[in-house]
Amino acid sequence: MREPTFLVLTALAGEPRHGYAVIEDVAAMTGGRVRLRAGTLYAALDRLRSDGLIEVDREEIVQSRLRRYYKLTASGERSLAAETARLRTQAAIAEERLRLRGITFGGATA
Amino acid sequence: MREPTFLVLTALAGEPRHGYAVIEDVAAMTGGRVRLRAGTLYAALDRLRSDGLIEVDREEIVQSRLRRYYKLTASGERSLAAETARLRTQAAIAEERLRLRGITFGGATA
DNA sequence: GCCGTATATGCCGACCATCGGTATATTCAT
DNA sequence: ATGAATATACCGATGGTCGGCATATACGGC
Repeated sequence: MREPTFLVLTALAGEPRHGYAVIEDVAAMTGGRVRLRAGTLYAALDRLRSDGLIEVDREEIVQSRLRRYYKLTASGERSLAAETARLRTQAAIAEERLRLRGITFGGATA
Repeated sequence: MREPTFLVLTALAGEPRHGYAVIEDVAAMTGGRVRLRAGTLYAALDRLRSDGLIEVDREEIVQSRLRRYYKLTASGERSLAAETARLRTQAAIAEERLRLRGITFGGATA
């Protein structure tokens, strides 16, 4: 799973969100580092939906604009949990090796 | 940075390794989940070298076979440290959100 | 009244890291 | 002698992401 995909799932793990809200949440989560392009986002949303990791929660019309809300499925929740565990483990291994080289880890920024 | 690239850097963070040893270390690190293909590895090695993140440490001939050892540069060390911090932070955010949904994290496997 | 920005979804072509297969060559086990 | 392991390297295909564009409404500043 690539980073943008992981971030989209993480955004939806918080609460059901519509596309634009996902872009904003991802930007907030990463301190502005990752600004998802519309192309990336909607392609990812379509792909995740056809893979059964997310599904449409509801649709709303706000100020005559459509808002399509997505939410994680049980399968998506499991995938995100597995991916998160993987990330943690890999980070821990790299961190340990860097520590042996004399690199110290303080606060981490996204 | 994609996962295979991160794993290659992590492998070299342990000690200078030649290509085949990187493949083995990555497989060991991930519990056999990631088995780097030759194409992926040598392309990554070339790319990381031209980006200045790794460099050739030494070359040896063992049983009439060439072994080209690579090692991290100072720049590669910094990149890996930054990437590791990023992974940690993102994993922590996802974990917290999953926890709020009632998902508990026990031991993590790579 | 007009322009730029923000909100909101969506399509499309290009890029490039990775994948999977192939080639080459030696050593070791069956 | 056949296959697996060791070891490096090239090549075409795949596919997720990037960047740009289109469409449409609302809001703030000038």
